[in-house]
Amino acid sequence: MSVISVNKTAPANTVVVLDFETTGLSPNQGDRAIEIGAVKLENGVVVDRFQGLMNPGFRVSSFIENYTGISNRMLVDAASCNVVMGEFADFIQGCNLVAHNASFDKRFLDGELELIQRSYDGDFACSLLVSRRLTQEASSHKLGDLVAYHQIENEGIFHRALADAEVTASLWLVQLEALERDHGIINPSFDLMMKIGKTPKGSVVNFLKKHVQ
DNA sequence: TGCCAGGCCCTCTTTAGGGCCTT
Repeated sequence: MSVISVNKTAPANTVVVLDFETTGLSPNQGDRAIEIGAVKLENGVVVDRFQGLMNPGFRVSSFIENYTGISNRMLVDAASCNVVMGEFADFIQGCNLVAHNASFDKRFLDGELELIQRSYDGDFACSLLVSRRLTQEASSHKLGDLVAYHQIENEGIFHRALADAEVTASLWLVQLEALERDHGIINPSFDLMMKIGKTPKGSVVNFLKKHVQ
């Protein structure tokens, strides 16, 4: 296991940007997490990271090996999902959460934590939903395409949990900056970002005008 | 045997269908 960090108590304004690599698309169909990566942001600054491979208890498909670069050999000696997710549950306590297409990561987070009878107390926001509203001119809202669109610095690694969490965190900060620069909303709150993600695309401009300070 | 994710969003919609996005 290569868990980088398990941090202390987080301030209330701390956000954890996370990404799962998994054996497939649906925990309801028996899929499990095989890697979790996360970046902890405090006032827009990375203050901590978490990364861990985890053994799902069965062999992953060749598609997943090729897609993620995570091989069955790499997972043989990894800690179990229960151990890694227990430490990750400690890592996210007191934090709000962000992911790209959060409904996917939330399903796996909820599923894995339920198996070890753990929970979390933050809300979950989605950088994909925010992107569809703030960057409507973008032809694609895939994470890799948005990294290119916004010219976000990256190391050319995709479909690994920590690398994807890092660029998602950068995307999140780009979106916060865009609200300040383009819409005059100073220091946008996490709650506002969640509301933007739920606002109908056609009315998001009027919604933002109401929040100009 | 046949099926096989699920939420969001758009449109030729709402008693539906299909594309996008995540692995």
